[in-house]
Amino acid sequence: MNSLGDLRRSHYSKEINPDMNDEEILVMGWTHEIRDLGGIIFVLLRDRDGLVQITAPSKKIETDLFEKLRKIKKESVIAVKGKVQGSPKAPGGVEVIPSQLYILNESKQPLPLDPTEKVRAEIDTRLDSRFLDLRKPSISAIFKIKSTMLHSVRVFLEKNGYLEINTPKLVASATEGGTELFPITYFEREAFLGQSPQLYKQIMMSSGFDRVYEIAPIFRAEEHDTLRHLNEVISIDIESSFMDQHDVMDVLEKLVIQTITDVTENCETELEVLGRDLQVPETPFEKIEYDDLIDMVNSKGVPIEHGEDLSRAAEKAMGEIMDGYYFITGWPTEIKPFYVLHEEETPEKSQAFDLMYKDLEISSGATRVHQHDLLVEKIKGKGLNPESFERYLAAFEYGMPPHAGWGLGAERFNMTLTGLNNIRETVLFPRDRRRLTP
RNA sequence: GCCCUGGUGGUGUAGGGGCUAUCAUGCGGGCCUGUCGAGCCCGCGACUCGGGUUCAAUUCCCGGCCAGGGCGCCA
Repeated sequence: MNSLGDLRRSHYSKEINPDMNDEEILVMGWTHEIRDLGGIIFVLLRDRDGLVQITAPSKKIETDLFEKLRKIKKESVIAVKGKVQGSPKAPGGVEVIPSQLYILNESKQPLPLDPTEKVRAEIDTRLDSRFLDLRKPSISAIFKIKSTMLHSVRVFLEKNGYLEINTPKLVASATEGGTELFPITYFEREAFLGQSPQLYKQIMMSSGFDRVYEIAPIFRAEEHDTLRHLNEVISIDIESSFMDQHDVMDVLEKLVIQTITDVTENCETELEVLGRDLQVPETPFEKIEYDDLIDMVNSKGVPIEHGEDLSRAAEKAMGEIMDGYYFITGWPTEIKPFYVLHEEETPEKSQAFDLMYKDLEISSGATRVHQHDLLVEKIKGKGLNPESFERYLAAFEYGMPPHAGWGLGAERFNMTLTGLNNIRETVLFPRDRRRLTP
């Protein structure tokens, strides 16, 4: 069939129930499985929300239709018109007796992987044929949860006075330091893909927007090859004026709780498909001082010295000690970026924090430096050139309020909700060291 | 980038210096009126690439590419 014509879906699979007995309906979707028993054919039609059984007893339907049904290829797109029949023998207690079958698009055979999941496929195979992989209920569940998660985050932040903003991903400068950037050609100049909206959301504080958030991709050109890193991820970023680290930690904690609550309430089926028993954690989240963390990690037999960032071994040691979400506070100023404010009394200690889930860092944030001269000094202290930050620094010379903020990795947050251990699972089309397609 | 392991039908696997290369799933055909991982019968389909050793390499050795795991890198 080249065109849909008048055909329109009347119901999704999950909307069909035994109370609709004898009702004429039209379902659309993919042929998940066909079981041809000779005198009766069962076709499992799958749509976004699940499966519905099309039952065709030879005696009850026309021969042409019967023959057409037995020849459908798996994963073809079909529309079926028929009558609902409640039946205790049918899965879900309900089935459809077909009167019309429309093959909207036939699928090639054999399939590059098995959407019924009788034979598992490796992630590499799955990502190559991601469109098919995503037809599996256990895979689409991840993205339904991600959708709910992002919606929940937006609703929460809007309710708390945050305005959604968009900042450029094409940036001029590679001078923020730290991570490697992807260079690109910008007409006659070199430019880069943004590693973080950090400097822009701070400029917005000087603009008087008070509270802003952005949910957008960030790019990191690191050659990392782990289950927790990708080269393109979605960052959930906030920045808040007239707040310090404690205030924004509180926002973050409430956001995490609200999101988990929403996911447990709205994604029951998806969590079940994933075998995930998600519980709303108790609050407040434990706060561990960096100084104490050093002792905790050392006590596990993992060497770490004061002033060091956490090695993977150190993170794992913490993962063994801690269960669920917790903050790490009081990081050494030395290992934090220039825009992080230090404690007044003890300048070697910063007002920066990380939010961890077991052994996984999911967010980091801080009270920011809001005084121009101090910021210049800090930039110099990191061996960077203040001249490259001219436009950023200008925002600090004409009334920059004290402010704080954080960035939360959307995929890593999703991993904590779904219980997945490979970040690739949480991105539709992941970008890693080797993969640039599809 | 480093270390370890691996690459066998479309998919997931077993195996292994010479024999028709194992199994499951799938695909094609046939039988079957209640399947729900349907069942039964017949058939189809594979040793990552390059070089080396050898009478003989899918198997052993070296290298490439790719993958899995671990680490590093990741303001």
